[in-house]
Amino acid sequence: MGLDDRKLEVLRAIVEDYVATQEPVGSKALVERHALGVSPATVRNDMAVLEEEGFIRQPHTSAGRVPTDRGYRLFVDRLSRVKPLSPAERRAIERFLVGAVDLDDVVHRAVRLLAQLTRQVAVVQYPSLTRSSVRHLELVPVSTTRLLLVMITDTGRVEQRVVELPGPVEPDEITDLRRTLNATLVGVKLVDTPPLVQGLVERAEPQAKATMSTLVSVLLETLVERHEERLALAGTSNLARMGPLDLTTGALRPILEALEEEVILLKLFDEVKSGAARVRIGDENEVVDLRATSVVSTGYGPGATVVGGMGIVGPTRMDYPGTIATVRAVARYVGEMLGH
Amino acid sequence: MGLDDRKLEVLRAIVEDYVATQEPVGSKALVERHALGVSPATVRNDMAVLEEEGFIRQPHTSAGRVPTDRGYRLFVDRLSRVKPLSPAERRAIERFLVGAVDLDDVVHRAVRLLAQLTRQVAVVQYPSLTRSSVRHLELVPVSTTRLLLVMITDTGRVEQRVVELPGPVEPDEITDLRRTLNATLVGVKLVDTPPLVQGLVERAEPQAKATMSTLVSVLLETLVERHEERLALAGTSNLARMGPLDLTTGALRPILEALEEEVILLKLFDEVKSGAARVRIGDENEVVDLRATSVVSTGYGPGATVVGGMGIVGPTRMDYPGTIATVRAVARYVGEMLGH
DNA sequence: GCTGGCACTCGTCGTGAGTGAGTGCCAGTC
DNA sequence: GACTGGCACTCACTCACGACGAGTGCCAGC
Repeated sequence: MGLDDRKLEVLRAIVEDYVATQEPVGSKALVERHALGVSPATVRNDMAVLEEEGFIRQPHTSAGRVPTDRGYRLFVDRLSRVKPLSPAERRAIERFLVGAVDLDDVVHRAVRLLAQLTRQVAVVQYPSLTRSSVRHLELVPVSTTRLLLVMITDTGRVEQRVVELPGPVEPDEITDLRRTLNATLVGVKLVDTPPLVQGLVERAEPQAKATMSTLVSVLLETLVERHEERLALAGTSNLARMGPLDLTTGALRPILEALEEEVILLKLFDEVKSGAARVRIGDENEVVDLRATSVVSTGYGPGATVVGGMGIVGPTRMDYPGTIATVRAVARYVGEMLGH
Repeated sequence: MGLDDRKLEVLRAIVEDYVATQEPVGSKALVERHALGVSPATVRNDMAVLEEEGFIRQPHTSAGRVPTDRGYRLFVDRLSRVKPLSPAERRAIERFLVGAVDLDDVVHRAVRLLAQLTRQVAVVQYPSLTRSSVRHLELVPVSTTRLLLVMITDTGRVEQRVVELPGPVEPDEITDLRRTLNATLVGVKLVDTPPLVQGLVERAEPQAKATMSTLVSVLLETLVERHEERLALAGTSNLARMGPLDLTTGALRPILEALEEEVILLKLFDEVKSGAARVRIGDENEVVDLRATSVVSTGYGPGATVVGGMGIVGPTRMDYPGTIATVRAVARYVGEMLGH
C-alpha cells in the first residue's frame, strides 16, 4: 500500500489547508505553504497514490484535491496532534460555567458555550434520569384528589408531575406514602427502581393499594421512562456558515430537520459510555440526514460516571483537533460542576 | 387617491398569485387566472397606479409585479377574507392537543402543531408567571440547611428551586413557614406578590427572620423575575423553504440568529395583551434581523385573560389569511386547555 | 374609461472563445 | 530507485455576444 511518512504528511497538509481555505488544494500551493522539502511533481505522485487508496478525491478533473470521509478518518486517528486549549480558553469556559444557578442553567450555558467556541451546532443532553439516583421524593397535596409528585435526583435535576388520584386521601395517608416511597427509593439508581416499586404496590395496606398503584405507574411512566429525552440545542445559525456551496444544494433542510427531531439527536448519545470523545465522519453516521456532517460527541458526568452526552454537529470539513479538545474540555468542566 | 374597487381587486390577485407561485406576476397572467372582466392593458394601468402608491413594485424593468410590505399590509387589513379552518383541521388540532399530559407537553405540542400547520417557524411562550397566580407553595427539606421551594400556578406551571438556608431549621419551623407563605400568597397574582412578601419578612418571628428573608429573596429573584423567559421553538427547517432566492443572499443567518436569542423572541410577545392576532410585515418589525420576515402573533390564555403569546415567523410572502386563522385557532384551543 | 396594437426594455438563456489552475506522464538527474 | 523539471492536456470558470420573450408604457380609437 505504500503509505510512507511523506504521503501521510501530504494528507495532513491537504486536510489542514482545505479546512482553512475551503477550497480544493493543488500540489503547487501545498509545497509553498508547507515545508515538505520536495517538488510539486513529487507531491503529485503521492497524491495519485492517496487518491487511489480513497483518502482524497478531485471534485473536477482539473481541480485540486479534497479529503474524503476516509481521509478525515485517517487524519483524526493518526495524524492530528492534540491541540491543547489556551489558558484563555480554559478560563473563559470556567468563568462562563461557574455563574450557573441551577441545573437548567448549567446545561444552557454549556450548550451556548460549545456553540460559541466551536462555531458549530451544539447539543447537550440533560443529565439522564436513568443513570442518576433518587435523592428525595416529595408528595404535595394540591386538592383532595390530586397530588404533586416531585423527584430530586443526585445530579440536581428536579422532575414533577401532577397526579390524579382514584379517590380522596387523608393527610396522614400522604405522610405514610411519602415515608414509604422515600425509605424504598432514596439512593437507588433510577434504572433499578422498576422492580422495587412493583413490590411497593403488593406490600401496601389494602386501602392504600389503589393510590399507591396510581403513584407508582405515574412514577414509572413519566419520571423514569419519558424524561430520558430532554436536550438543549444552540448555534443553529452556524449551519449557515457551512458555505454557500452546500447551501445551494438544498442540503440544509434535512440537517435542520434532523436537529429538530429529539429522538434522532438522542441517538447520537446512545453509546457515550465513557468520557472519551467519539467522532463520526460523514457516512459513518447512522442517521442518514447527517451523512453530510461530522459529529463529535462525548459523555459527561461527575467523576468517571456518565450521566449524559454532549457534542457538536458540523461540516465534515472542520477543525477536528480543536473541536475535539473543546468538546472534551467543556464536558470535563460540566462534569466537575455536577459533582459539586 | 383613486384606489377604486378594481384596483384593490388587482392588488388582491397579485398578492394571491405571488404567494402561490413565488414569481413576479404579469398583467396577462393575471387576467387569465382571475375573472377581472377587463383586458391586460387596463390591468397594466391599474398596476401603474398601485406602483406609484407604493403597494407593488417591479424587481426588474421587464418583469412582473411583486407586492411591497405596504401592499401586504393593505391586503391584510382590507382585502383578505377570513379563511375558516376546515373541520378536518379543527379536529386535527383538537386531537393533537388533547393527549397532552402536562403543561410542558401542551406547549410542546402546540408549537409543533403550529409549525406543521403553517409550515413556518413557530414560537410559543410558556404561560407567563407574572400574569398567573399562585395556587400552592410547598417547602421540601432536602437536608438540614437546604430546602426545595416549589410553586404551582393556576396555569399548571410548576417552578422549583433549591434554597440554601443561612442555618439549620426544624421540621416544625418549616411547617410554620409553609403555612404562612400559603396563607399570604395563595390566589395572589404573581405581579402583586413583591409588596406582600416584603411584609412577611418584617412580621416574621425573630428567630425565623433570616430563613424567611432568604426564602423571600429567592422567591422574588428566581420564580417571579427570571422565569418570564421560557420559550418553545419548532419548524426551523421550514426556513429553508424561504426559497433559494433568499438563501443565496445569506439572509438566513441573521434570522436563525434572531431565533436563537430568547430575549429577541420575547419582544415579539411584549404587546400581546388580547387574543386578537397581530401581524407585523417586513419593515414593521422592530427587530432589525426580522425585517425580511413577517410575524403573526397572538396572546392566549384561559377565557379572556392572556398568560402568554404564540406565533409564527415566515417570509413576507406568506398565506396571511390561512396563517392568521391557524394561529388564532391553536391559541384558542390552548387557552381552553389551560382553563381545564 | 376601456381596449388593441406596437415599440421598447431588459433579464434570461445558450453559445463560444479565452484563461489558467491543476494534472498526468515522461525523460533526465542524483 | 526516488526525485525533478518540463510539457501537453483537461476542464471549470469568466465574459461577451446575440437571440428570445415576458412584460411594460403609451397612444390612438372606440
